[in-house]
Amino acid sequence: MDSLETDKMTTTTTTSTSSLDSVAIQDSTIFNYISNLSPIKPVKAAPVAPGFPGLSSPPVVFTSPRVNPFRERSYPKRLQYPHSFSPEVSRQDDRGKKIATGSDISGKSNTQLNSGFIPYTEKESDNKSSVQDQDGSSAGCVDEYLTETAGVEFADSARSANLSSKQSDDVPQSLNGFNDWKESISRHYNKNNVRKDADKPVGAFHTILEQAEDLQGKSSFDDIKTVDTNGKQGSGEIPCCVCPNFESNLSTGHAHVGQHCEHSVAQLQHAGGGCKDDLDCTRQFQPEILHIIQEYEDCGETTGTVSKEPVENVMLLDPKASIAANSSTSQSPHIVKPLNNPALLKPTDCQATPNHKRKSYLDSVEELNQSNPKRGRKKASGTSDGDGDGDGCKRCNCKKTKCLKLYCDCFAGGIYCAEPCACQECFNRPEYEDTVLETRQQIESRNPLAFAPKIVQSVSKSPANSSRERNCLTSSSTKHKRGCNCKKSMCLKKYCECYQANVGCSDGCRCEGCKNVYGRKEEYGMTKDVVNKQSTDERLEDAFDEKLKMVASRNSFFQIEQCNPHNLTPLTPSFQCSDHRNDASKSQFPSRRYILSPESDLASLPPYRKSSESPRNSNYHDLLIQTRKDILDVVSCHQELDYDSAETGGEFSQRCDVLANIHHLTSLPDPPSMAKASSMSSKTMDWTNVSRGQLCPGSGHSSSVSSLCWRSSPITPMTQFGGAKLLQVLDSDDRLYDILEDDIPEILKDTPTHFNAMKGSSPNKKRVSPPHSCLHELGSSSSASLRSRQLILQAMPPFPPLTPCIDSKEGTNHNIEDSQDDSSNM
DNA sequence: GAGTTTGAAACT
DNA sequence: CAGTTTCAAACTC
Repeated sequence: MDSLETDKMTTTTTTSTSSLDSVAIQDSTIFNYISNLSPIKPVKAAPVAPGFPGLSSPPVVFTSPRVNPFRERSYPKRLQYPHSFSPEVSRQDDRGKKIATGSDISGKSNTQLNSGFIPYTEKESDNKSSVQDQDGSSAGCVDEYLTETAGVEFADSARSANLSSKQSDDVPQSLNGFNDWKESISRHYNKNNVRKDADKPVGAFHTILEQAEDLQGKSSFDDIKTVDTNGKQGSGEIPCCVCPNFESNLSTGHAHVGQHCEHSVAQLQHAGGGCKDDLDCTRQFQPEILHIIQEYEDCGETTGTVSKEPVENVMLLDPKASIAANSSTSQSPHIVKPLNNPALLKPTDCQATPNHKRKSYLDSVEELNQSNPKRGRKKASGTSDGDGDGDGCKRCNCKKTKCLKLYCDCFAGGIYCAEPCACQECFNRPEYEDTVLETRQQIESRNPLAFAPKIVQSVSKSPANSSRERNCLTSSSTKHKRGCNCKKSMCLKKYCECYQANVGCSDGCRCEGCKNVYGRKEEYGMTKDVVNKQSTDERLEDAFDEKLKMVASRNSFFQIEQCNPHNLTPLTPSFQCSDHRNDASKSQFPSRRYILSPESDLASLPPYRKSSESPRNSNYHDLLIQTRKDILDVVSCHQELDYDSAETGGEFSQRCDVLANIHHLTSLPDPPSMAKASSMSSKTMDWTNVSRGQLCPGSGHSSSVSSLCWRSSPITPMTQFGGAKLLQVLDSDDRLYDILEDDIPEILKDTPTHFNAMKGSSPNKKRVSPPHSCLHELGSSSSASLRSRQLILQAMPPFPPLTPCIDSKEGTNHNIEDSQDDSSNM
């Protein structure tokens, strides 16, 4: 382990170029911890789902960075890490080991982080090479991808990790329970070690624990434990079943610290479920651990409240998660758990079986990426989770491709076919590892990104103009990397990869008659155009007006669609969850979303509602409601406008806009009378303030973004923003309330002007400069966009979101700045 | 469960 | 790069 650690460390240090700043991060205990963790995941290897041996662990598989949240939904989030999955790489490793701890990978900070989690390659590497570099394995592919999305994330995550760790220092909480927890885990593994490999994983796990111990001083796991959803404290055993959960958690969790903490804990405690795959569990567990640690730290910072709250209160921020969860989510719209993991809902499903493997495999990619729609299909298709196997993962049914082509979801997902598969003449099996690897290489040689997640979280590219967008860090938008080519399904069926991934169509799509509920291509384009035109406020206003008109003309459904599905769905959980999976098309339009009037939305919004309930004041609640309505209207417009503003970050911008609008709205109860804003009631002011604080990263509160996320895209994990605070807000109404109280003051302090500017700018609800103003305030830095990216990245499930909460504290600012620097490098 | 539809992947 | 074919999932009945 030591050697591994050192290797990782060295790699990490050397790798990140931009990382000079990251050096500190690397030094951070968290970073080290992460690096060490990587070995564990690899462990996962195998039991159930045979990953490609060479590629072995799912993580490996996904050399390419997958973002796809959906597919991954069921799968462990780890996969999402931009690792290179390519078997090639693994082989290339001198160390022989597929693994990859990643630390070295391309020297990118990202990879570093990822590596930690991903790499584990089973076979040979298992014991030995835990550390390996992923080299550039997928680097080429990844690079591109990273550039676009992930790259920053990891770097950010690393930073965040540092920050978080630092912050953790601040946190008073102690890890007293950590030892117990650790012990329990160890016991679990010892007990359950069924596998040969178990030793390795266990060892890795121990290492992690050891490292984690180092962190104890900084944060406490104990609290985390206690967090258990059920209120139980974990036996300490690591639930095999948890794995799937982890995925979900990861995907969603990052963003939602609160959630995450709870979740992770719960999962950990979950114990048992009889997972056969200890390794898998460990793998999944690692990330979780990291998350937990970070989140926990974050939570501690933000407030202990998060952990305490029941998971159910938490809302899904991560769209992917939501997607994954959809099936489950339907049950409880606002509840995170269900959303996150179907598996959670159905523990039995999680079994070690192949599905299980798959999940882990895909997960990595996933959450963020929702990954390949295709891959997602399987899962999606079934009852979400419970597909035939009960894993929730569907199996392939290939008959002619021998499961060696991308037609095969299993293969495409980087996992071996399993029993559940009905494939014929399948070569996608451990026995044919060589063949699989070769095939993979061939495919990758043709298309380096072939195994990369198809769905990418794009951050707003927005040029300087959209400083606001940049600042808005808040949301990232997810889109299909290639775009769909639908001609008959109107992007309303799962034939459409975009739709399948719960992402809107973008410019990259060549679809015809797009009616993607998550975002129409046309709209996307329109939005872009509009944005471009926005050179002047007038223009913006005009466009906005048009949008409003258009929206008005549209039926309520449509409006809601746009707002909710993609980006806005504030209420998200319910919406997103909505049955999208099962019948996305159906559920979406139907009653819930579309029918919902803004008001209904309001109702759906837990936070708000509760807020009303909250002690503060009913008036406040009312204001919120009104605001929400207005916001909804505005949002729809904004979405359109912003939607495209940034390729990658279109949604981002949207959210930003939304935020701006929100501010607006909040500030001005009456949208129409935005001008009246000045007359805002103190209550509204509070709300506004809150939103501000949350919204404005620049303010030093990453959380600010989260608030936006909240409403916005299910897709992106709000986590980005960070904030535990946000989470809290989202999660429980009460919390929201709390947050407001707690956070507002600081936020206000930090970001006073924003809203004001907005107000002035947009008298008619039209979003004008508000966003910009926000941006300015938020990030004076030009790197606002970068920031947004970082935030987004952080939010990404794959990596434990170290940042968000951190931001809340001063550290955030630093993070942001650092991120900016990094981004600049990028 | 069989057959059809669909669009991505693969091929030319 | 475009057009065609192949393929397996998604969908329908």
